[in-house]
Amino acid sequence: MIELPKRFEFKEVDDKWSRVWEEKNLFHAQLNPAKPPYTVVIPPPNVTGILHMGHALNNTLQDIMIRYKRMKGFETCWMPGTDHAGIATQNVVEKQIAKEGKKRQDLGREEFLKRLWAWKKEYGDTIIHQLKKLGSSCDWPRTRFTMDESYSDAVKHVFVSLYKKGFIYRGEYIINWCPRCLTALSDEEAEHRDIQGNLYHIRYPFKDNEKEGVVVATTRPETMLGDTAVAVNPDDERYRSLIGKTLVLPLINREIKIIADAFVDPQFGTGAVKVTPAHDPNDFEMGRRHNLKFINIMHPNAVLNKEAGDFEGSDRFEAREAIIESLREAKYLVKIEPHTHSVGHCYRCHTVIEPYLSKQWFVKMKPLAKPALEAVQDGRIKFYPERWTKVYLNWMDNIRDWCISRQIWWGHRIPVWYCIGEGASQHPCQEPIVSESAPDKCPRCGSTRLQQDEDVLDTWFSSWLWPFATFDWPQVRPGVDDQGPKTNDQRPKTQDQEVKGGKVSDLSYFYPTASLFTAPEIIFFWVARMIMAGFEFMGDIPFKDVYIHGTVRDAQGRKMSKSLGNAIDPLEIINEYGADALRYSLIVNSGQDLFISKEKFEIGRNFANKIWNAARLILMNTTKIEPDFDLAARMQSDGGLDLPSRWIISRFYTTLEKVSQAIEKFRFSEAETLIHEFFWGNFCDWYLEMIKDKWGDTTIQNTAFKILELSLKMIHPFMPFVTEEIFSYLHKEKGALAIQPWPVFTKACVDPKSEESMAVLLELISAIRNARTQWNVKPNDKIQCLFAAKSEKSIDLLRHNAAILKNLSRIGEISITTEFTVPKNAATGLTGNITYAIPLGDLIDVEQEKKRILTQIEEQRKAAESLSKRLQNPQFVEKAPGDVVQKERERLAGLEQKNNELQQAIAHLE
RNA sequence: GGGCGUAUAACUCAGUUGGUUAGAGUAUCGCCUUCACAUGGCGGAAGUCAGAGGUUCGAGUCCUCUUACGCCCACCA
Repeated sequence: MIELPKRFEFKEVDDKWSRVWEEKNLFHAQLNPAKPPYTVVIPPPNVTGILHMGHALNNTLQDIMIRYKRMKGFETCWMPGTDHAGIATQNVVEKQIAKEGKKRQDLGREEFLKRLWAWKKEYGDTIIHQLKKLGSSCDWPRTRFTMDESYSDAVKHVFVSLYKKGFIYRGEYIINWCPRCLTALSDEEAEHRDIQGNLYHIRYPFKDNEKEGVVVATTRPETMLGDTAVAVNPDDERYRSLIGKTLVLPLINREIKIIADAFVDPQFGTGAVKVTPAHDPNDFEMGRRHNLKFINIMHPNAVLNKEAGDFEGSDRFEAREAIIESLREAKYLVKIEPHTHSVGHCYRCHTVIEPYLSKQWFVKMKPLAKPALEAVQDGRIKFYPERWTKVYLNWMDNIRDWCISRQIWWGHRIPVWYCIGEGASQHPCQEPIVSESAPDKCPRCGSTRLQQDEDVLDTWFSSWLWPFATFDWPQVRPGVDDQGPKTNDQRPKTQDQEVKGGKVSDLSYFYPTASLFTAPEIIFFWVARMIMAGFEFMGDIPFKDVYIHGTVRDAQGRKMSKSLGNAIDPLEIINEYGADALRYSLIVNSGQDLFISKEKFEIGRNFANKIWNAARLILMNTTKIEPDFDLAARMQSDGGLDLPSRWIISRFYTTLEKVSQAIEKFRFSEAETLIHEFFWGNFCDWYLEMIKDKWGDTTIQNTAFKILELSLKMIHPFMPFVTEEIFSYLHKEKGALAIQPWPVFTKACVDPKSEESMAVLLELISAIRNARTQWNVKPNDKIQCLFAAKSEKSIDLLRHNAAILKNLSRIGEISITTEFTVPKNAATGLTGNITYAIPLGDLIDVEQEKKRILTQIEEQRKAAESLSKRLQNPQFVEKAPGDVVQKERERLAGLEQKNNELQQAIAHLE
């Protein structure tokens, strides 16, 4: 007998168990060749700030799977860690120092990076702390960061290796450039806003006919100074004959050709486009396709350079006015029409972004994509839900080269050096020196004056190595330092199996990982690239399953974000409702995108409290717990258990099996619904109610206790804290629930007959309860129950257990005599339908009751009519499967039976 | 513009290969606290499964179209 508090006090419990789990180091995976591994790598949260609801969802999903697999007997390794998130983190720190009135240039590279590392320390630690509060059972000693020294080695190694293979090259590229901040911006940093601008129509004259020409339309007329072609759609009848003709660029008098390119939309503007390869991303692509000249007309500060002729020295917007004026005077300006279009602005200073030509590093993606594409096509890697496969394949089919250089300071510095020694510009020293470690001198001219590339690598260029760089690749290389990566069945089975290098490495043991849990928006950025890296560097898939979860939104459907102010902080929920409540509520809502408001977390809080109180009831009433109480044995011995006990045991195992399957199929919300239905709807609402006055029976005690224990195991992956706490009261000696084995599905404990009979009985009880409130049945009134059951066996069971009804006085508050009427041909009876036929006692409202029954009769009649119609249809009988037809026949018979009963009832009322 | 998705009770959503009278939670409305839990119990009401066609003996489920909404990618010369 143990007394527990009335409510689940989650605050102390949450803290206690996250501490205990960590102290006991329960989640640290050992290299254990006797066990199959199950590995998950965390999508490393950005160290930009604290965790949001999306993280809470993402990590809860992973934790459910990991805890489940751990209990299932796998050697589970959930690799935690954080991502340096180059641009994003640099931005937050730049904002921070901006408050001190400084720019990063004021601090200098070294000092600025110190600030970033300080930031990383603070927020990285906070993130890990938050993960622990959430209950995440990560392998904490393995925690990694994408800029750890060994991880950086992996990044450099990869760069050099790809460069040597010819997969990395340096090329020209159009980037977003802020002429005020003098820095490149990523696409994400370019804020696009609709601007009321103008569309300027300008005539470019033919070389051989100054009077005629082609009219082009542009929003940025100043860029015309850099035009090197005019493009039209090859199928455009208006221009087809002009393709290949030469035009003269006004003001500059450069001769340019008319080219044909499918990119041009004949519907837009005049259908002819001026092509400025150095100042527009599309024109850049066209320029490449058609081998056009790239003429840069601006200085980095957007002041026109010498290519601009007379306009040299003026700012881009002044130049626009001046150029329009000149064109107008020279009669080349045809018209100006207002035009709204989207223009990128610098997210910091809101200056209009200039597309600017610059040198960047690229990865050739086509050769890397091939095996990654095939792996998904042939099912070696599966997406859940499956539809994301299409999204992935669609992108991989249209993959483009990856620009990996970034003009920022926070990140992995590009491992490339340039010789700036004497005469470097003249001789081949211009070739970059690509090396994992800093070279002492130029290998070509011997000069020691070398300079490292200023840029850093894209964040994803480190994240794409996450599944194996976290396991110390390339210090440990598969097949070189050990036996190499193994598929599950090839992995060494025993500890002392001889392998090359003397031992099995973590990398070989844990790689490939099992599943990846992530958000849809990074399928391209991250998932696809990890698959490519997996094949390129490990020769194998990085994971087998990819589970894509929904986006967390607020009640209005907006993405949760700090700037919108609609974000709900997971920690706030944990403090107010508990971590279990947060976890449960998030997952139960997680079918697709989640629409979250605070009240939704009450579901989880209430459920945790319900579990707590069920345990409280059981612990208050159990006195003689038999450690060897064996449910399966009891189920098999006849008469060992009463119907409700048989039923609840069977319900548990049925649910267990469904829950296991749901988890395996990544159907987490379904698993929670099943658990809720079983534990609350079956166990608490019925079983515990029924046995309330039978605690003296030790078999009942032990059954309730055992079902509670089993349920705790089943619920643990979803709600680890409350289950762990209760388990510690149940079994002091067994240790943490987190490492208990998952209940074994026992067929002997599944008893469909009992479930069937109980379903009938439950309806019967409901009917009696109903009768009590509706008809004011008095104690000792006699109620006759007419019902039909599927088989004689279940009828026997019912009759045998009819006594239960008498013991339900708490519910019915009446003493009940039951009379069962069994239909002559039981096989044609209807399972699970009960009708109370002869209520005795005073009716509250005869008319109302009559109406109710008449409505029922009408409904029944309609149903029976359509059913008999269907059964009379020869095509149905012929084509439908036999069991369907049989079922329908039984249904009809049941309906008729029920109809009779209702008729009787109404007759009785009159 | 390309790709993907969603539409089921007042709200949030289940509904797995087509086959009982379409389910749950919340909210609402009754009735109920000595007896684990009011973060609770019992019961009621609440649905033209977005609309229109089609396939089928049979459609919430499959196909086509329409409407509305959402996401991702590209683009706005």
